[in-house]
Amino acid sequence: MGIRGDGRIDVVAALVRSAFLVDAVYAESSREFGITSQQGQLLCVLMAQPYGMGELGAVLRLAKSSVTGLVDRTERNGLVRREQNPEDTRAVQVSLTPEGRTLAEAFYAETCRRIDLLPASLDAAERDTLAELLGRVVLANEVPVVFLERDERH
Amino acid sequence: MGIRGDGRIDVVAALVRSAFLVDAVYAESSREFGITSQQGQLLCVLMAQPYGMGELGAVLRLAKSSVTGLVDRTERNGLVRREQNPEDTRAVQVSLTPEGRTLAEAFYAETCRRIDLLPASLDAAERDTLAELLGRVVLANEVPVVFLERDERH
DNA sequence: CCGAATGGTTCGCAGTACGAACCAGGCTGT
DNA sequence: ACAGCCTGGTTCGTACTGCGAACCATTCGG
Repeated sequence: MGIRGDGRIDVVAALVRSAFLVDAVYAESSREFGITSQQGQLLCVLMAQPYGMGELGAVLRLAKSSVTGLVDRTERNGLVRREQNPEDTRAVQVSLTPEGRTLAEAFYAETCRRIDLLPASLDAAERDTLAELLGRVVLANEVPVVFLERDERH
Repeated sequence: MGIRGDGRIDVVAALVRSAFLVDAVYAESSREFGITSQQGQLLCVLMAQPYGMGELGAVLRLAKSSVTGLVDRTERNGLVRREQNPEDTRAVQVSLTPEGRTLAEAFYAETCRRIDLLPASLDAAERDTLAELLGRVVLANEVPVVFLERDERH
């Protein structure tokens, strides 16, 4: 842990600030697609597969009443749909509508493009190293699949 | 850019997921201190120095009416104070109250402690590498000082 | 000294997030 | 069979967030 005397940023501040950066990109990208960050996040999660309300709460780390509201608003925008789960009458499956999938793909692609610009000052090897180290961090901390890798879609 | 076929996470997804992780830590830490993430962020920014409302908007990337509201609520909680700027009657300087500083120090310390735990699976050299690479990313993207380094306080 | 720019506030609105209370459908033990 | 529990979701009330438009006062430039 400890204080670094070498004039370089410490790992904690670097993590917090890069998170701030990513959030800003996410927010700006969402805005340009006419949705909120949260709705954008929901669309990205649903790109992989449909989820029940409870599962969505676990993935997005939201209380269940929050999920109800988010899905309500996104459904009202025509991007998402609640379907009956035939196995369990009370349960619901939330999935993308066709328009939702189209928007999700576009939003995801554009957001990826912009996030990818952030480490533009690193060379290929450094980017690989960053990806590997950060990848291990998120793996060790069991981050839910809130954002797909490029080969995880569909 | 391109798809990675080697089974490891790509840099974009790693950045987004680590941001999600940091946000979650920030939110949980704030909650335990009885404040919101945004108010926690405000306190952390003000730990370094007082700011005018406009400056706060630039640092936090908020519209000015949003800053007014945030400072209102935080002031109502007794953590922050508006002071007249003697040089310019219309301008205002927002600074921490004594209680605000106490809370900010504690919140900052605890949040640092938790963020620091995130890369626990990396060894010292790897953490240094991660800090250096991420540090260059945030530097190149001109992130405002939303979170101090350990030796930047006061 | 007038007009423009600057620094902030107010207002109205939509969205976010939570907990508590609630409800219906499923599950279990007897 | 059915009483009681658990689970999956919704509703409701509340506080906070974030924005743009309109506004107001002060300062600055010509």
